[in-house]
Amino acid sequence: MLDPKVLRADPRAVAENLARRGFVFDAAAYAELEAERKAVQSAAESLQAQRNTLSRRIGEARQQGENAAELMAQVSELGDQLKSRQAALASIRQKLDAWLVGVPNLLDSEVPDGKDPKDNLELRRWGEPADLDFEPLDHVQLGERWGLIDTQQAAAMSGARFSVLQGELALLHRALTQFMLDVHTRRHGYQECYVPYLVNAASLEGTGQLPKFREDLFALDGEEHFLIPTAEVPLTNLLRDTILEAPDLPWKKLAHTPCFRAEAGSYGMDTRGLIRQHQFEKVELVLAVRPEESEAALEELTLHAEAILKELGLPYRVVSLCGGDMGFAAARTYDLEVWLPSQKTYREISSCSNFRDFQARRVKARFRPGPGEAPQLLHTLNGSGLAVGRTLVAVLENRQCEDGSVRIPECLEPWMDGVTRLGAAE
RNA sequence: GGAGAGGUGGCUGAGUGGCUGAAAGCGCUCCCCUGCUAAGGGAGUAUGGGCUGAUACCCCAUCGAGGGUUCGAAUCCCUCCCUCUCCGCCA
Repeated sequence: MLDPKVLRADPRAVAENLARRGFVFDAAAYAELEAERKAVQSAAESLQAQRNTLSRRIGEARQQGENAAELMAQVSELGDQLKSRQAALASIRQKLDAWLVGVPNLLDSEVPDGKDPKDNLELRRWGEPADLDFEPLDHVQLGERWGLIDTQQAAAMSGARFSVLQGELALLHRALTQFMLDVHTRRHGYQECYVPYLVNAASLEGTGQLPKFREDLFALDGEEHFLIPTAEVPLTNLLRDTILEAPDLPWKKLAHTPCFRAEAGSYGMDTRGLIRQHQFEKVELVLAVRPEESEAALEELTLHAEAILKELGLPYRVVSLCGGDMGFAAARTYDLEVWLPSQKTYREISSCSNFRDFQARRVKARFRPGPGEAPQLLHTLNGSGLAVGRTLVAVLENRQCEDGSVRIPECLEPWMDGVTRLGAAE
């Protein structure tokens, strides 16, 4: 949620900023509604103040045994006026709130202009795509070659966009997860959390998935609960209504969870393989920092995610998302894109964002700068470190050999039970 | 799922209709005293909103949430949520 004070102070600047992401903000209409709110609120509050004083006097008069009938008559008159003002105020408030929760975050000034992914700005590349002297297979072909991936059975039991992994492939999937968890907890200082996979609507509002992106979610028992689309939701909601003390910062948490996405509106996109599934695993990093530290924290967070790709020896690039491609709650986002030989292109494998105080305001996540000082909103950030399914795809495709076997990255050795090459047994 | 108890400030915990935004204690901050340590004394210490040049006053709201009764509600009534205890069930 945007700071209402900023909105009031300079609605036109807000409108200009939001226009960069293709969002139309009607500053004039907002200002009008806001002015109305102010007038009605002042009127209502002064009536309340009158009622309070008179009521107090009634109490005093009674205690002294005086007759308070006249005072009571006065307050009764106020009552009706008050009720109508309060009702008016409530309805304006509701309108304003409904509006406000639908307004995306302001973009950082560094966010590149642009409408779609083509306009994203490449910041850097790491690693060289292998120069293969054979035609690479894609990950589905590789998996099927060894009988370790089964999309038919998955489709039969669940439908499209699900998959079954078996044997060494399932082991590799688990090894990747363990590897990521260990690197981030031991080397990067995140605390691991086990969190609910079902959350309520309020939690999703806190992080910005609701109310606008309902169609991307899976709902259960009549919208009482939703399957989490990312661990960002439960992790960020750990901060709800809390005030962290200065020594608790930076606050760094991590969780490995399944993620569930309805993928509405992606018909026909990435229908093959593991790239776009209704269910996938992800190791998610979330941090909360002092406002002045969030820019640096985004750089660091991105490096944490990059570290995984480097260790796995997967070529990638970092892009800064342009205004039109940015998510609803983010002020700035860096995507990590890994090289996929079969597609001869870089594909998103991680997304690292600075939300500034946008989420913090919604979940009331604050910190106390010093003892006795007033609490301030935190800045929150999160990034995938990484999406496990897509990492699996990248490992398969980038480390394949001509015979279709796949060299397992050395860093995964502790979890691979002696398997160094997928398909070597044949 | 059944029965019961309960949800008050950073914490513990008073408070059954009016001067209680909330006693007391703890914690925390500042000051004083004490030649160290320990102890002692004093003051302060919720959040959001309105107003404002103001993080000063003043005003409004908030004692799990939402409704209601009343001139007036932390206190009474209704609905919901959550927590705890016992029983049942269960990985």
